[in-house]
Amino acid sequence: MENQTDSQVSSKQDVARLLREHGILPTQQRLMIARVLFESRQHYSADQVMTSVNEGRDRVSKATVYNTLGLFARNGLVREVIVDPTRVFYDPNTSNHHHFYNVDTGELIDIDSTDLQINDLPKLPDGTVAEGVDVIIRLRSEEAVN
Amino acid sequence: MENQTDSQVSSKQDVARLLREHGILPTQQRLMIARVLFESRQHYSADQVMTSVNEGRDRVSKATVYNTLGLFARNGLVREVIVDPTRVFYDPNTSNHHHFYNVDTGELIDIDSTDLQINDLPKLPDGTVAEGVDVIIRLRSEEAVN
DNA sequence: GTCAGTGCAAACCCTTTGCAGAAAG
DNA sequence: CTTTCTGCAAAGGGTTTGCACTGAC
Repeated sequence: MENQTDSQVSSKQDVARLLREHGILPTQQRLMIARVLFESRQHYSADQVMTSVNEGRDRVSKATVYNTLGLFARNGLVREVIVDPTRVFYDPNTSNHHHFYNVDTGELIDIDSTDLQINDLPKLPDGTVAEGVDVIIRLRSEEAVN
Repeated sequence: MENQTDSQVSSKQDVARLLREHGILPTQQRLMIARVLFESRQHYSADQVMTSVNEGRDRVSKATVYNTLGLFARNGLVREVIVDPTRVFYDPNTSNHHHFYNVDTGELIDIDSTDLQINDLPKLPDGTVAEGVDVIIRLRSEEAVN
């Protein structure tokens, strides 16, 4: 342990602390999954997380990947992005922001909150409270337009 | 035929014309499905369409419901609304508008385009064109908040 | 030692597909 | 008559679950 680079150690510790701050016990598998998400800060489907995590020698099972991503989402560590009926994406960025979704490539890209803001929400239906606002701008690749 | 009420006849004819205008051959099953959508103008999941259509005596198979909804969506007759990873909703309203989605009840409610407008889109990624903008305001029922 | 987490395989559920029979023009 | 559509059942694919084993504290 003492011989690892500082950045590695600090990164692992940061992620462990992050999990604890969200009331999640940092097990080995959860750390591996969290590191994939938080070190690249990209959007991942469960399947992509599974692949990335299992590139190294330590493996995590499919059930654990799904259960862990669900747990992270419930505890506000990541945000679920629903843009495609065939799979859920997980976004390590939980701040207010929106998304481009390229329907040709399946690529999901952040829109900075300063670039697109919803100023005032319309009046909500009675007896309801807003939980979040998702804006998805669906894109096609130019060459792929029929 | 001559003995039906005018409203019935005109409604059936309207729906048939609507299908033809979108390049869709109006078969019996397609008409039944289209009437469910366009006479109530609500949002339906495929399963809800299936149930509504099959309340009468004439039945439509599950495969046909799915194939038909997909066909309607491809031909711009209805709009697919992706708000829930477990099912797709179909919206007979294809004009510019957005949605409230009550995550507790699964209810999907239109937001009139005058009540929420996205004025200027952020700069799109290079080589892409915008295909559509979806805004979803996720709601919880007040009493259901934990 | 106790309780929570993990892995495997099977179950689930929505959706799609292959193919034979039926309907539309 | 030819082509397209429909229905059934089976397959597909992402996700969840049941349960015995493992690991955390």
